[in-house]
Amino acid sequence: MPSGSHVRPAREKMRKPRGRSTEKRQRIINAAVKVFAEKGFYNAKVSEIARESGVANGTIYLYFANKDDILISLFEQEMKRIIGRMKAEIELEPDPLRQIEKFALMHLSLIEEHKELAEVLQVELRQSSKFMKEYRNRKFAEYVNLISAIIRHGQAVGVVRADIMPGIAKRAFFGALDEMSRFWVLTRRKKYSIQTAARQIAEFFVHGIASLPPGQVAAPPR
Amino acid sequence: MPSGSHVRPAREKMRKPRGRSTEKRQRIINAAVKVFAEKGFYNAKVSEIARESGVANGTIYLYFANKDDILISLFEQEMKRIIGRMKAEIELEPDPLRQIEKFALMHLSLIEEHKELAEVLQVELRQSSKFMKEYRNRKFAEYVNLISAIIRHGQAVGVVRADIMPGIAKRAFFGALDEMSRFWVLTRRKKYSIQTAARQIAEFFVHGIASLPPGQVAAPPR
Amino acid sequence: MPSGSHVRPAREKMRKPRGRSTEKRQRIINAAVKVFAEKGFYNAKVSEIARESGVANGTIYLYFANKDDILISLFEQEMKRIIGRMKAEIELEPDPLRQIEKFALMHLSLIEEHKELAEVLQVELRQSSKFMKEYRNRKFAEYVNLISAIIRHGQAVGVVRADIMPGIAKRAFFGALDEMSRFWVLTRRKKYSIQTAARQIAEFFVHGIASLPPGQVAAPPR
Amino acid sequence: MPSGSHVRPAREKMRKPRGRSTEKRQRIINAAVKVFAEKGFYNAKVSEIARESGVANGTIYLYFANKDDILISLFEQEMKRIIGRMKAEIELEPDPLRQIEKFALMHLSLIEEHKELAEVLQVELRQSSKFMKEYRNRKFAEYVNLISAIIRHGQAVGVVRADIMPGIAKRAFFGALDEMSRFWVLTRRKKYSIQTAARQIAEFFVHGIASLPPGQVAAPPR
DNA sequence: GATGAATGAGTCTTCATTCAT
DNA sequence: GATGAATGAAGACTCATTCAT
Repeated sequence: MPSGSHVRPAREKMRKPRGRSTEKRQRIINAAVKVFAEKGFYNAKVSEIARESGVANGTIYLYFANKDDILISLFEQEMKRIIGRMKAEIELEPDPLRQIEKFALMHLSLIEEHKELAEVLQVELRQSSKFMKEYRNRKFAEYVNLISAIIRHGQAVGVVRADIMPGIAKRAFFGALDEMSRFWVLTRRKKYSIQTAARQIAEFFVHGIASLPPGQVAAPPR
Repeated sequence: MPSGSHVRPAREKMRKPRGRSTEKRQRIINAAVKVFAEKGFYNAKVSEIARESGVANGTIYLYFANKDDILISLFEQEMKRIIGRMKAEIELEPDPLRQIEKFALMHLSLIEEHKELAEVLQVELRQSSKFMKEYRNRKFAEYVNLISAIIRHGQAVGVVRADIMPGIAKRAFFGALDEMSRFWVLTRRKKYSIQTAARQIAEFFVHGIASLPPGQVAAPPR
Repeated sequence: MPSGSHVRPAREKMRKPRGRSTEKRQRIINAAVKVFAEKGFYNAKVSEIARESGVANGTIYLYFANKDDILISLFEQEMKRIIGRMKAEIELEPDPLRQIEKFALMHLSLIEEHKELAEVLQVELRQSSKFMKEYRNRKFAEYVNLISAIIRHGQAVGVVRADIMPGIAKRAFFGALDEMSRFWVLTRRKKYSIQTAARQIAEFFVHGIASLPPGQVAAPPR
Repeated sequence: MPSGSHVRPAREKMRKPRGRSTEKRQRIINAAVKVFAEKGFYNAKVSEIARESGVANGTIYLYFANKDDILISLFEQEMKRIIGRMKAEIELEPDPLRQIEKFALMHLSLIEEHKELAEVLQVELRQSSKFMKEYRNRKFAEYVNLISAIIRHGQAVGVVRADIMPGIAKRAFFGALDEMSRFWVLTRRKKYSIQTAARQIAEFFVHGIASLPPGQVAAPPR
């Protein structure tokens, strides 16, 4: 796991607080996002998160089992929120190919709106700890599978080519968006808007997987 | 991050060895790839790299200024090698759209052949040090720009749509491959070959950017 | 030097503890005096100071920025105390020539009473760091200037020859005492008491600078 | 002893070189004086002395048993030279009180002429290692005893008061000169010449110990 | 629940010294 | 004799975590 020690600290040790303490817990998570984004997980000090959230060092350990747990909890909570929003938005749109575009727009918008969180999700979670990697996979899978669900649905209704492998396509599409996000997070000046980027990426992809000739899909009457 | 400050570590301190020492330097780099891949940069101990490469702890510091420098040097050296190979391969193929496919195949093959190195390049270099991030960008840019060069060439000869923005397209394509690589590196059992993955991804992408109707390009007479 | 660079170590890093912690800080200083005296600054280990003061290694860094800072703080604090005592004692004695004798007696008595501290002040602070040297000068200056103040006063009231240069005389006198201290600290068996030494040195010096024939001053009716 | 290790390396290991190698040995000593003066003994690196003297690291160990031995040898050799010169000069002057003045002038002149050496002798040799301290004492004793010899001679011929204790007086005088030297070595701008300083110090001292009324001695017909 | 002073395990790096050439 | 690449012991310092208050 990330933190240097060799023994995974007992997770059960952590008391599960409730009530108004939830607010303090959130303050710590927010601070952690900020500090992790700025310094990176390994160079972030727990004491800095404490200072940033206005609590004492020890208090953090009332809400989280250890430093790793802060990252994991943060990830879990924010991903749940994101997945929820994404699902809701997508369901509003019946056309699978339009859903793809929606996904791209939403994804990049979320990045744009929550730069620090994006940076943490992008960068810090890609650490090598086997534990982290596997953990990330499970949670990310849920998110990325939103894409393959769309694709399968598209195949069912005939707008996506049957020979497309959803498992590959989902990764390709997510990867394209993800790389764009990274660029977006790390670069100051850009030559185009995030909407343009989202639309172009969606367009490539839709062209790439659609059953119909591209013209009919890629240039929607907008 | 690699090291706490934003200042480039004093590299001059390092004696520049030559002659047969190059072999020792390489042994250290190889060991570092292995150890970083297994433990992650932050959890890797210099002493472990030393043991793995069969030299004394101190010897490492005859070849590298510090732990960071091992990672940076490793990155620099291996990327140079990869970029070189990639360029050479691509030049053998005149057709831009075929070059795209070639790129995908090569990229994933390299990943497959050098799993540990791939893991380090994939995961460890994405850590947060501002320095690292920028550094990575500069070097990665060179690699990713191989893609935009192909696209521009494709536009020049008319096989790629003129409205495609190469800056976006290169990232989308690289991101797709990169995400697939990550999956490839981190997952044990896969349902398809890396060639299949490469071909599908290239196909999506080529479909997405090509001027011609997909059929003529996406199903090459193979 | 204390530590390699010429830059003052980041002192802000250190939390400023108060309350009962002052007692712990003092314990560390006392332990440091003992350990530095025994081993010398460079051969003293921080962990030994920690053991000697009954705190954990890390605790030392709650009170001092680094090893250097222990020495500096120790010096600063103890010199302040010594200068205060010396000033107070001297003011009780109106006659400048008697003040000289008093100074000698006090100086050597302090050495005798605080051998370990004396050794640290004598020996360890004379190490070569430019920083240390300059630092030492500033603080020592205050102490040595007590002597030149006496001399100037003596010149003003006519008991010290006007052609005496206080800047030279103060150093000569201090140097004489200092060398005697060194001898005192380093040697086991001595042939005379420290009072005898102090009186003889004061006598030489008073003879050397007094306006009056030596007999009247050097053999006070004691 | 100074260097960190705990075991005194066997001194016999060192081959005693002769012939033209003496010149190389001297080059190393000269370089050591320079480097020790600049960095201090503990912060001086053997490799730097090697570089400065234009030999390989290992070569130093053909001439000296270890780092300590460089300092000791340097000290021994230079002190021998100084003591020799001092003796010769003093013997030219028959009057003991004039010898005192001569000593002061010579001492400070030597300091002035060999600043770096003086700094090493002044500062670096005052380190706490018991070994060093004792060593220094033996060698310094010889030097400082030149002073007590003069005093005893002066007492024998009646120009120095019989109640003066040579053991105290020698230290007082040496200490006075030594402190002045330190000041001289460490300070950039001075308000008086080293000759003035030497003469004043000698004058104080001669006044202080002489049997005759000061006027006759302190103002020699010069 | 909250605090923050205290803890001490853990690791990078330095550099005197060696020894194969 | 001379070299300088290699060694590896040693120690200052950090910081996640604990626990007495």
